[in-house]
Amino acid sequence: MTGTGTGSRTDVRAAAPGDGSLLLDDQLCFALYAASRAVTARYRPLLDELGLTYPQYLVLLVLWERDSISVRELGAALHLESSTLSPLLKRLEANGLLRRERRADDERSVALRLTRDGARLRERAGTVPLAIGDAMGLTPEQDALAKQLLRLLTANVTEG
Amino acid sequence: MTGTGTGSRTDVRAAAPGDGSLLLDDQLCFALYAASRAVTARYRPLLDELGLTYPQYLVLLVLWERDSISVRELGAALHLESSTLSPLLKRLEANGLLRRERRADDERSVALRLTRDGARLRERAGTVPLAIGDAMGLTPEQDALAKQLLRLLTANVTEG
DNA sequence: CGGTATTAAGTCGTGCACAACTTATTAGGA
DNA sequence: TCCTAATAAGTTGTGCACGACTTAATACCG
Repeated sequence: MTGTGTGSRTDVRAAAPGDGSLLLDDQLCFALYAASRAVTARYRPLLDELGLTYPQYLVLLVLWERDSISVRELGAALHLESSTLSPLLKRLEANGLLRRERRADDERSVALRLTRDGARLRERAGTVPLAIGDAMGLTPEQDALAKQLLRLLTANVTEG
Repeated sequence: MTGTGTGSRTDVRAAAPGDGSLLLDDQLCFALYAASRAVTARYRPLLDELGLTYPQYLVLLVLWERDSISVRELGAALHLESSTLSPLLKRLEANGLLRRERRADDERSVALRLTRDGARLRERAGTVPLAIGDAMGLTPEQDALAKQLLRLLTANVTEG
């Protein structure tokens, strides 16, 4: 009786994606939610040294790539609403990392321009992805696979 | 000159996990952050009908599995602090889904017990995982793989 | 037993995140 | 042209999420 007897069939707690399980640990959504918060927590001490929060860091990643974009374009890149970005951008401006100026050709739009300090922060941030990548501890293949699956998931869930 | 000339080597925007790229779309952390919010957004209309937020739904998933646990145990299951859970649990109590009672044998601890309404909500919630699983659109293999990778990532990032 | 350390829960302040709404500006059609 | 739609950004209210701290109760050690 090594199999603990009855129920070896029902002992299957494997997580079929489409089954109706209400067990927390069967849910991909929870694995996702927990992982996202865990990664953000890992960033926190590093970003504290730069005086940034995690969403602020993401904003700067975008602006370091292409400066002088609008709030709308930034929101499209990060999948965030203006109601989230407006106060966040005000804080970044108050901290002297960027300026917000109405565009002359379209007064509805606000252009975001890095200040010298904002641009310079890029160098200090250079070590952050390495440190995080290290902490994540995934192989290049696992990392690529995870990104691929997450993008597929996001695309599927966003449409319809 | 079909290769757009110079730079065909540097055109490799592939995302090595440990490279120092500061490009937003190379970052696993952003894929994770975006996916987590996208999935939560997909849950929202379904949970609205149950009068729940997503974190509240997660709390109920735990309580439907094992009722009468403490705030501490709940926090361990969800990886959440008491400073997050206390107000959330108050709202669930105000909505009549659970009761909080100090344990007689240890007055520091608070036991969470589902009310009849809280227990009954489980039936109405039964269709939620199916609907979400469907919207996610992953094969069983992809789903299992994603969960596996996310759990590995969480474990790696949480330690040390 | 007494006193200190530990633990459990909760409060407070800050910063997202988003829905619903407002304001201002531009676009486009009758 | 006017005038209605659509668009961009921002405001407001609610609910997380977490660090730092507080309060109360239990554990443990000399």
